[in-house]
Amino acid sequence: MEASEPKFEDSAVPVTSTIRALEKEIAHPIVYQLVRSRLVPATQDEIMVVEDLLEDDKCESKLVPDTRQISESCVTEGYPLERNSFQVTEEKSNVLVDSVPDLGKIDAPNKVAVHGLAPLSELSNVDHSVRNDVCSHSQDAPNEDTPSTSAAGSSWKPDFSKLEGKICLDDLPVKELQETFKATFGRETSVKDKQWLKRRITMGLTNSCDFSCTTFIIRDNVVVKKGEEQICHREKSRISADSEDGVANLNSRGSFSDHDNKINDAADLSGADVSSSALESCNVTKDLNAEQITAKRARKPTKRYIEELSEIESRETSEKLASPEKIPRYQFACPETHIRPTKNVRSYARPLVTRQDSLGGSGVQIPFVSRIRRSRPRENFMPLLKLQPSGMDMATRQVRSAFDISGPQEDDKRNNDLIKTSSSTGWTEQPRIAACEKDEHSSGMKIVELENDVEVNDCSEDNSDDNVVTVPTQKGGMRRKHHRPWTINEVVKLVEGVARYGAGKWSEIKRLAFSACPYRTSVDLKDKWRNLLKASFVQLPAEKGILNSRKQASVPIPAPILSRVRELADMQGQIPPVLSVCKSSGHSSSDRSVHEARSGFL
DNA sequence: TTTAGGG
DNA sequence: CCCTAAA
Repeated sequence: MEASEPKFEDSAVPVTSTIRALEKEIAHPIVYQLVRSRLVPATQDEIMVVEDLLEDDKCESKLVPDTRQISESCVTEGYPLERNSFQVTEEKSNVLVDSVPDLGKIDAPNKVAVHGLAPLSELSNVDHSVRNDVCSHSQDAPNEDTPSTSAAGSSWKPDFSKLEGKICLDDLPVKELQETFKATFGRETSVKDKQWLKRRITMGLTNSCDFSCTTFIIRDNVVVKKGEEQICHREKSRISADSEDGVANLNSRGSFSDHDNKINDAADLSGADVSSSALESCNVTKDLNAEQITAKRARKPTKRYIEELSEIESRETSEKLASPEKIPRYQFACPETHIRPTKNVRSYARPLVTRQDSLGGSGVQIPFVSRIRRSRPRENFMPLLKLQPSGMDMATRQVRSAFDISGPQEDDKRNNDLIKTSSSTGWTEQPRIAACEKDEHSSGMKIVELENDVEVNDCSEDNSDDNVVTVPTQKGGMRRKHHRPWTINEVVKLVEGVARYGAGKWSEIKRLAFSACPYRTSVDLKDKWRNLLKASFVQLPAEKGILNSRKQASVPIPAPILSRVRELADMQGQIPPVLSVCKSSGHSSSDRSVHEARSGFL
């Protein structure tokens, strides 16, 4: 034990400049005091720094398996810590060491425990008065934990009233855990993972000054009351007195902030929020992967993971914001949680809009993730149409479309026109296809007319979707972020390509017909064909209604094309199983007539 | 690398 | 669209 103490000094973890700055800024020794600060999306670099930090620290933690040492070291320094009261078991130590202690140790020598990481660089935004307040409080009256609340007005407090008696986190159902989570962090969580919840709660409590004021201790995921000691009267009384309202209120707050905005303003963030959030951001990676493997830290799926989570969150958020106009922001109307309005509701909460993410509903601050719209921003057709005329007026274009079959670059635009503005130019393409088809039917020949197009036309889509087509992936690969809607033109090219080179020769088709379309890989072609095939056979029976039918959300593929697709499929023996089964159910070799008859039946 | 097929 | 097995 004693020997380990020097370690803190010796093995001082590589501290980032930001941390140094922090230390400098916060001269007062505070241990595990909650620092309110503003969280801002961290840059990738910052994240990396943190990760490395943790990583390094991790190694160190092995040298200091028992977190008690931290406390002791601190005590030795002459700063009694509330945390001393913690009876941390070896198992628990994992958790602790895994998270807060990492930071705690870093700062231990200075008796400054930082809860947040993200805020590091932004600490300048911390309300100094508040901080000082905090310091003084913690020095003479550690129990008095009213750091942020006062000034900020955000007065969330852990509702430990819920911890009366003992609680065995292991036994609690998810639901209960979520409740506990709520009580602990003052906000809702939608996380279902028990491990995660338990861990989070444990950490939350363990690191909470408030909790330390209580007589509870945590042992093996069990919160137990330990003897009678003086409690944080103020807190206790306040909470117990207005426990319910408090919770409700808090919930509303939590939900609010989680959904609408991850409060930008520091003043609105309760210390707990910050701490947990910060912690979260630190442990995000670890928590997820290896819940059990606490010892081993999987330093992985950060970006991707975060990204995915963000998406989920994003979804949730957007859902909740479904009717933003209807629900004034300041009404803590949360669809999913029945929050009864209370007198405590702060009506002055400002409607803040930030892009701060919350992780898994726990209100975690997510480093940074470019949240690009999944769905395309509505194409650029319109602007394109709007702009085009300048160079070539509609009339001209129409004429061209109509007559110049192989209009070099116009094909796509024509198609777009056709799609978007079902007006003027609309008919141009249709007839062509139809004609083509007819031609084919009668002569049994393949496309002749469109041949040029297929070869010549390029995918002038480029300009319609230059929008970050691909995004780097962890795996190093590039994955297409947005779906690139297939234009009629492309479909036609694909169909023609299949007709000419045969289905399966995606590579060929790609090279010959889609050389101008860098996106559209052979796989894409294949996929598209697969879809076309499906669509064609699905819609074939009702082919008539396709064109006439009500407009579909997604640009419907002209019946003629589907028709053709089916035909090609038929010719190339690509008849969908379902149909082929029925078709061939009768005879092994059914002739044309039979086939037609049967298909007609179907 | 290209295909084919599942997710 | 992504991923991957198989060719």
